[in-house]
Amino acid sequence: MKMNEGVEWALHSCVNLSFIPGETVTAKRLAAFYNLPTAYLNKQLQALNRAGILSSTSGPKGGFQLARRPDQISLLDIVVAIDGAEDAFRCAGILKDGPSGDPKADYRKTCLISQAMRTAELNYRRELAGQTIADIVHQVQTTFPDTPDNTRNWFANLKS
Amino acid sequence: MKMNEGVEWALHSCVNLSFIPGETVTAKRLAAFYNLPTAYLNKQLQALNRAGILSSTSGPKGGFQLARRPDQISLLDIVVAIDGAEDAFRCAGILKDGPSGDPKADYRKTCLISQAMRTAELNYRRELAGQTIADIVHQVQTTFPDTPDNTRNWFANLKS
DNA sequence: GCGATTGTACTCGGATACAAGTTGTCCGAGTAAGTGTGG
DNA sequence: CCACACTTACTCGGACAACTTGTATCCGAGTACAATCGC
Repeated sequence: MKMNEGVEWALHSCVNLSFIPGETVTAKRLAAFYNLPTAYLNKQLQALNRAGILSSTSGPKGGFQLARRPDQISLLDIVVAIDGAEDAFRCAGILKDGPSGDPKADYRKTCLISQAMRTAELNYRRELAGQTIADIVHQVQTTFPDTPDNTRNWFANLKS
Repeated sequence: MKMNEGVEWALHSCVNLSFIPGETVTAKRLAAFYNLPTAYLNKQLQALNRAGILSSTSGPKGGFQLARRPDQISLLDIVVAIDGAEDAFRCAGILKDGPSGDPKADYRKTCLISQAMRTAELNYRRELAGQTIADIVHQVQTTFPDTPDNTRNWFANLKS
């Protein structure tokens, strides 16, 4: 069970974008910030765009920016946008093929093992849904007060 | 983010084995119960054996059986045995490659995003660690009282 | 001099290769029972 | 009749392919700016 690597990139990029509200930043610069492969990060940003988390504009002076307020973007939103909405534990319903299996039954609900795994995973998602990008930004501001200005300056200086 | 399919098989097989305490059951029969590919299920059972959850004996009259009491086997034990102990969200520490990155710092602890993802995942695992095979068996007995006897009979009849 | 137009450089976007991990399969090592043989 | 050794059949165990999925890359569609040409 491993999560797409792009999730981490997307999370960090969204936090960075929230430091520069209103401005559009190209995938190239976002990638340069962490020395990431530009084209691949671009792909993740496209996914965020499709999910309505970012808005993109083409051409010169184009780039990405947050499509909503940071407090309206949960960590789960980003995870789902990049990694998909499917559950990690996919109950294949093997009970169906068992000796007393009923093909019509929905074993995702009756199978007790499936239930246990599902509720655990649901809590996981609930916790991720409860935290927003704004929360992370707030924590960063209190823990590392210099970081917001530093990143702002970095992106501003690279503009040349 | 998807979990190995074998986890489901392993969970169900452990529950089935707990219905037949003291007896050894071959991978072939465990697989036949759900119409699963025998060799592949065998592979999963090997992993459970290495993890100390099952004990295996070779040769005729050989097979697998639970190595511990069902109340000493948590769902997390099985998940870890099959799917590995690595976290789903592996913080690659991309902050290291950032403009003010410190190669010596352990960003798995300082990075706030990593912390948020990690705590959510930790709760997930804690919940899985809190439930044991015995709990599942107990729930099955109260919800589907016939199931234990049915499966016992099935394995007994196939013995011929 | 001013405006429309064309050209250009830069961006995202999706289609396309490459690598890795999961899924599935096969044959060999080891073991316990059954069988035949000699005492 | 009993004990021993051998054969045999059956099991796990790890090594070996096939395939799906994640990773990485490239080139085309579209856009805004800038330079150029005409009036």
